[in-house]
Amino acid sequence: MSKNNLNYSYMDFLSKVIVGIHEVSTITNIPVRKLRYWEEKGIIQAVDPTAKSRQFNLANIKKIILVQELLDDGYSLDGAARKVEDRIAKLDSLMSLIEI
DNA sequence: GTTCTCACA
DNA sequence: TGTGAGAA
Repeated sequence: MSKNNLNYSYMDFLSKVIVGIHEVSTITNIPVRKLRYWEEKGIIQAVDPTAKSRQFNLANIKKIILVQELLDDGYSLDGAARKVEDRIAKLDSLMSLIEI
């Protein structure tokens, strides 16, 4: 097992803290309508797609904030999404290697 | 309150 | 790429 307790808790935290779409919109300053559009495009995933209203976890909120910054810098939506996926994958990979 | 869908820029 | 609006 390469993950230590601290890193497991961090990933656990990111995936288990769930927030309603309206609160996500308020926090990120991104319209609900746009969040639903991104979900439709597969950039972000609702916790339970079959639920009556959408909820997102903190990992998704990180994505949302990063994607929006890249869009502001002129990236296409797909380009921004790829870059964010890449960064998160690399960071998570590094986190799993760190020994405290 | 939220979602869907269609139209539109 | 993102929004408006009506219906549900």
